[in-house]
Amino acid sequence: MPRISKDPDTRRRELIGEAEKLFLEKGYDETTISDIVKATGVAQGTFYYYFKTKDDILDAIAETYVEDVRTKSEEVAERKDLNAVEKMLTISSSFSGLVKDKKGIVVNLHEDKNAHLHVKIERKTMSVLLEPYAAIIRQGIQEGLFQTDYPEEAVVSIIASTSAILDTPEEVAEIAETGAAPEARGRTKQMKRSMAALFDIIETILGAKKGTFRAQIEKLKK
Amino acid sequence: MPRISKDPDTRRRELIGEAEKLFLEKGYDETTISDIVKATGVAQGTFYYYFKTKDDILDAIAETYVEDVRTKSEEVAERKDLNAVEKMLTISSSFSGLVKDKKGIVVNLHEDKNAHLHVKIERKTMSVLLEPYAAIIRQGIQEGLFQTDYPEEAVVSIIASTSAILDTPEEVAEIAETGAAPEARGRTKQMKRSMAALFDIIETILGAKKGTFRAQIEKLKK
Amino acid sequence: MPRISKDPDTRRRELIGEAEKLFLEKGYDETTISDIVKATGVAQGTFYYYFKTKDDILDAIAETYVEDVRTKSEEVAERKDLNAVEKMLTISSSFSGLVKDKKGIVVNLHEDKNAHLHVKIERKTMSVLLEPYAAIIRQGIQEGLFQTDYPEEAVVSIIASTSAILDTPEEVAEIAETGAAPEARGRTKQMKRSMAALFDIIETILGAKKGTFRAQIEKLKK
Amino acid sequence: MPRISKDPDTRRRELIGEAEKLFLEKGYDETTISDIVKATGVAQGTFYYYFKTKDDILDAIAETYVEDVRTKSEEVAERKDLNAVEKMLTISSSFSGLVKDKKGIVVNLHEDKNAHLHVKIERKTMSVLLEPYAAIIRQGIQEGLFQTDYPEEAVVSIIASTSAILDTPEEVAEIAETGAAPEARGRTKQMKRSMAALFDIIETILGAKKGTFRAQIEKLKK
DNA sequence: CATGAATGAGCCTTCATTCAT
DNA sequence: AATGAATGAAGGCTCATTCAT
Repeated sequence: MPRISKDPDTRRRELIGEAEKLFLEKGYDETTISDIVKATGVAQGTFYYYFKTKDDILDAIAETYVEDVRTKSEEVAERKDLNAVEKMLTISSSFSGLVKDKKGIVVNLHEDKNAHLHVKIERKTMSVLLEPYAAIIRQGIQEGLFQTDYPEEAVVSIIASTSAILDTPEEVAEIAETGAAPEARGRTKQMKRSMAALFDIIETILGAKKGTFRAQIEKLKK
Repeated sequence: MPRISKDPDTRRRELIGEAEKLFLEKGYDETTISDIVKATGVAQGTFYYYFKTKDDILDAIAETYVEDVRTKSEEVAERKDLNAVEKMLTISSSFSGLVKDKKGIVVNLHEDKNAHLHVKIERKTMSVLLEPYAAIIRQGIQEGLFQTDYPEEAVVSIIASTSAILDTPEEVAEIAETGAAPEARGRTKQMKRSMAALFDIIETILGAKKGTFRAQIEKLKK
Repeated sequence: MPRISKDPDTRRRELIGEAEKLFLEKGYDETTISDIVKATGVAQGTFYYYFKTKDDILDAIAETYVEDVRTKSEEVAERKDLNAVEKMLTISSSFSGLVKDKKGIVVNLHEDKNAHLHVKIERKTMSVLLEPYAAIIRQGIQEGLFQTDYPEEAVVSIIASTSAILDTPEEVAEIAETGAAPEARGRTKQMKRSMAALFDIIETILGAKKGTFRAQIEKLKK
Repeated sequence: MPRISKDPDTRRRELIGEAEKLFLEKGYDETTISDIVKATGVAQGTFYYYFKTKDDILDAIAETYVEDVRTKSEEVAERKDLNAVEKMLTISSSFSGLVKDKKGIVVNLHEDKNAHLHVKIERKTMSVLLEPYAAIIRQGIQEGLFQTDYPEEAVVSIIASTSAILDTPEEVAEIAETGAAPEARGRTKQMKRSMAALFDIIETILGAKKGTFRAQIEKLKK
């Protein structure tokens, strides 16, 4: 086989990219180093030139996710032209794009097989988002938009709630639907209801006026 | 080795019990079937007489957790002598006991090695708690204690927030602390702050009057 | 479970019957004792009341096949009203029925997975058929129909040839076809050609006049 | 253990060689991968670097047999200096050497334990021999030595008969002997009789003059 | 930087067989 | 005659990791 040398950084990224794809497709345990090197087109040993262990590359992947999140959220947090509500919406909209578009893979971190990656990302994300987000909330308080004594915990609560409400597996969703008003039933309606509920809860947690976020969203759409 | 026959149900429970201990101590991947059967004092093959695969027993364990949760929460939900706030506190206090005391193991489902078990339990728990909890919230609304348009989502949000705030890994806690008032620093103080924050957030989500839960807790202590 | 006692012979036959089915379907190695007892509806231990080992029941099955063969062939060999050619045809026609109808299963002893059973049956069959068949050939010689110095070996050769030519796996058949006259091509034609060839060869081995068997077959059809 | 890298082809052949020996000695089922790697002096994993499964190496072994057979028979078939009878004898003599001398092992493919290997080889061999052998027979027909309408089936019949007559298990041989002339009894005599019978049958099948083969053998011995 | 053959510990799993009831 | 829980040896196979080239 011809020996193809590449810029180390490129190689590294290639490996991370393939590994990420595989981990998401088949799960961490089910993916072998052999799978990764085959997909990347390098020899077995090459992997170990770039990563010390299999777990190492998982960390690296989580890192790339988190890096994106960090960059985007800090960027937004520092802007002077947005109020707190605008900042929060800007950040969250960039996230939903982030996770779904990642290499065209329909990421389902919530499947059992992705527990490993999921947990790792979730934790890192939380630690990265906490500071900029809390800063935004404090900004909101000063702007008179929010009202809470616990900005940090509010962040934790909001992120956890968002993740939990949006990623609710089907069966749970169905139970929730049972208790819902008849006019809100059905798959799409359920989604809408979830979003409405989520915004309501976020507003509540932040002590914001009802409809603050929704109103802002409408504005953004224009 | 002498052959000791037992009631299948007993044997099964023995295996589940030992497996649970080991999974929590060493993690799922690190625990071998051999570990489990040795701890239980049966032959290797006996395991496979009761469970089809290693994953099977994980499900069985998660099931037992969830069964406890279901039983306790439904029990409480049906009581006529408690108001909504009392019910919520009763349930949550029985949980903290449940998880921590489980066979004297300091459960740390949040360690990486327990990702598997963690995810499985979390999901099942959510689906089991949703209904009784939502019923309690509706009761609270009727009693004039709570106020929310989305009882189900409030449940999801509260459970997720509780889990996220209380189980915050150390590094995140430290960052949160940095932003905290100086008088709230330090390990124990941090804990107190977290609890205070959590109750505040829950009250907010439920639209309850500030201090509702704290007041109730003081009452219960007497 | 209710304990159902049965006539030992019946039970035994039930076990043999189910085992035979399973061995032919899935192969000897792939069939477990557990499969057999489940199919028969008895407990694991019951198997060992009737058979000492797994191999034991294989012998028992082969025995039943061979018993049928022996009975039929001896019966025919002793008849006074048939000449040698008629006897041979009568026996072989009863065989083709035997193997194919066995419990409605399309027996394919020639699949890899049946190597075990196949070999066992083939050997037993040969030893059982040798004597009566050789006797028939000697009768044929006296009747002036056949001519050979080696009746026993002729039997062996005929049985082996029959088995080989008729059970020729597809790929071999195709190659043979390539060399065949164009008018004999195609699946059905191939079969006809094979039969014609087989009879020709048998006649040759036995030193019979060309067409002896075919003529007899035509007669039997009436 | 010191790590010894070898040319993959060499390694592969080593493994095949040892596996073959062991399969023939102890049978397929009784031979473990562990046996094979120990005999070859490599690690357990190395086996799986070269073969996907245990069955895989069996195929590989059968392949080597058949390769030898193919090579030899095609070689002979193409020679211009031999007539059909000489070619057939040359091929068959090279076979008997082939099978028996294979690494000094007394091959007994006919033992139960070798059913697997036996069946696999037999089938492959048949498909490989059919063409060159049939060609030789056609040559014989043109040379006026043979006479048959079914050269392909004659090949099948001859190979099957040869295998069946020569490999006749003892008990069958004894029965055959009973019917034999008194002067042909005893182990060695039995062998001679079998050979004589076989040649007689082959000559018959091919429509050759009696003694054609025997005469040729005598010539070759000089 | 890269190769890829080699390692080897160890795992999950199977299943024929036993035996107390 | 029958049950079925229990046994335990053994085996195939995986795969992260290493290392000589």
